[in-house]
Amino acid sequence: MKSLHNPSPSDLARGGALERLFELAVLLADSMDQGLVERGLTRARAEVLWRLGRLGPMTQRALSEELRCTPRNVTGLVDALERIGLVERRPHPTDRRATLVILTDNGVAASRGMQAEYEHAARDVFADLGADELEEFVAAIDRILGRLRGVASMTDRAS
Amino acid sequence: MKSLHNPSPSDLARGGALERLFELAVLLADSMDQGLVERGLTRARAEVLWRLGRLGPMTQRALSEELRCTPRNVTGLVDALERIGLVERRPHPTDRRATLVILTDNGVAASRGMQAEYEHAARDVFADLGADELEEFVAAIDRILGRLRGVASMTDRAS
DNA sequence: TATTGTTATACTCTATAACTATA
DNA sequence: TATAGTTATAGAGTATAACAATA
Repeated sequence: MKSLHNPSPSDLARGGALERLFELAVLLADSMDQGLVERGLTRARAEVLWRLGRLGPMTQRALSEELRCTPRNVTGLVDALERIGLVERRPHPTDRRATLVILTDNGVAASRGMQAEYEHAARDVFADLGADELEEFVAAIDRILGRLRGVASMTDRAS
Repeated sequence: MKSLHNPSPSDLARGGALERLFELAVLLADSMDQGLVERGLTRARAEVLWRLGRLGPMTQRALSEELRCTPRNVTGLVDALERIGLVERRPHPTDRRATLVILTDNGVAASRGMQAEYEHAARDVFADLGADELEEFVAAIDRILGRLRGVASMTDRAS
């Protein structure tokens, strides 16, 4: 029920900080999911709309790289979004093997709605922080990100 | 491809901050998952071990409340952990309907290993932040958490 | 009657492998 | 030969509903 070694005060502070970071991640994810459910979307499907809205029409191959999932997985996600009328499949103009995925009018609307919600959420989440605090917060995150990306690139060379 | 309204500089800063927060969440989750896969665990199953290690033996009912999932879901997770020998089911001493889930010796070892990894990760993630920076970082997160918890409790009353 | 955990069923996300059509 | 996307199959997580044993 208790670690054998004696954690230093700074270890404790870091443990508490990591715990908070996880709780924050959970709360953010929950609040995002809630918005998605109301639109009849799942996280994975919303990701597809998000990329298409930001990057424009793409082949499924490109989507699978964007989403870091298998082509088979993309097939299923596009199937689902096509069924509810948010995307369409179009033949690729020059490569007859490939399929272009594009947003329908409804898909564009959904994508814009998500963008607006995102901006609203950003205002909301950081509403209690002043400009200085926000700046310091971002600086701290950037340092953490730099370190984590470094660690990832050392171990992820199995990709 | 571009929002219609003109976001203010602070909106931009907040959007960037939120984006970083998501990236951080993804990197943290990935790095945690990596450790789990090496132990033959999934996130959901590791959650079970984590709670049992922290809170001690529990009924499946209690687990389902801890994990915020259905009792049926707990059945599956406990089945899987029992199959690989990390937990055991024991009759509840006084309530013959209930089942106590306890860690086996291997389960205790796995749980301790996760705890150690967690502490190591915490040291690692915040290694580049000084004590002051860490303190400010935690203060900022706490304010965000306070706000998010408030929002959640306003809308989550459907639970 | 209410509660605990199960069986039955279903949906989503994800993956690998084999295959077709095309490059 | 290599690539794009599909079918086939499988496993994990999650959910609801119906049910048995017990409280």
